Amino acid sequence: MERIEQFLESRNIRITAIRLLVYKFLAEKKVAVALGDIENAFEKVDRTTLYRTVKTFEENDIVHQIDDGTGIAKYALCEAGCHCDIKTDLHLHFHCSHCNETVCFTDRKIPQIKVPQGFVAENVNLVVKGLCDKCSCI
Amino acid sequence: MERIEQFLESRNIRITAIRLLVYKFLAEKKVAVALGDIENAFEKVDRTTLYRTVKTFEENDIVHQIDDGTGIAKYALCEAGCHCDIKTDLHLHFHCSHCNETVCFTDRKIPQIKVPQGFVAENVNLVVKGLCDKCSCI
DNA sequence: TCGATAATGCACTTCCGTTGCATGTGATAA
DNA sequence: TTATCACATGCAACGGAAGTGCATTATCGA
Repeated sequence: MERIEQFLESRNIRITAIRLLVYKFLAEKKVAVALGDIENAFEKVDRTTLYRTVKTFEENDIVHQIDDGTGIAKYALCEAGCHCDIKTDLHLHFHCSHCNETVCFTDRKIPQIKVPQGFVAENVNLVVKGLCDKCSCI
Repeated sequence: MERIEQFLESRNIRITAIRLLVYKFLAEKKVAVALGDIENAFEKVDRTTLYRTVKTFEENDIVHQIDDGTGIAKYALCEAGCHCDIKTDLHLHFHCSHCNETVCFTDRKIPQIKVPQGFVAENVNLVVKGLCDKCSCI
């Protein structure tokens, strides 16, 4: 827990109980979580607070937002050294249509995409949908 | 207009004035449109009717839905012969963060994606964000 | 300890997607 | 032609999620 405190302080984020708990929650989850998941985990805490907590994390490159096509934004902790930079930190996400979980494949980089003349690519989002390893063998 | 009628009839879709107009609207647009865009174009027509019109088109493989990461579903006419099949009809989309338009790059197929053992890929969504040809030279 | 600044909680709004139900319209069969 | 039926349309309303304004509370620094 102290490591988390140090980490947040290094990002100039004020330490609060909620922020520590939310960070811990995200760190323990292996998959990307929606705001609703966090709300369910902390029922006593106001929605808005959790919303703003995650937003603060996002603004400081602690989490990155994932659009997995469900229409609900999900969040996952960035890897160490991640600055959510377009060129280096892109990876693809996998959304399981059965259990509805979204995981990051941080080791699978997105292949270079060529766009037509005149277009400027700044960001790439690649989501593969299907069955995850847990659901595919059912 | 008669060609549109024939086309819709061939898909077993009953011809109505609204459906013809919506189809025409989609055909004239070079970019993917949101339901809100259609609503603005046909202010006299009820939201729900337009919603269900597009849904009917989607169910009959006349349009395909695009998730460009804005959180708002967009729609574009399928190409001739498109059945929105996972294996053959995938293409990438480009979302311009300046003019907010989304275009289909139907000629750019998505490269083969490898997923870890145990995962089953059924669908791929790839959206490139950046500046389109119109906005990049401003 | 005090004051400034930021975090939290509450109420509220907006937007989009979606559904239920009543009404209108167009095709079909008697 | 008329009766009937299926489907299209319009209206109202709901629900989820994102977002905002403001009052209150907590935290940090002087």
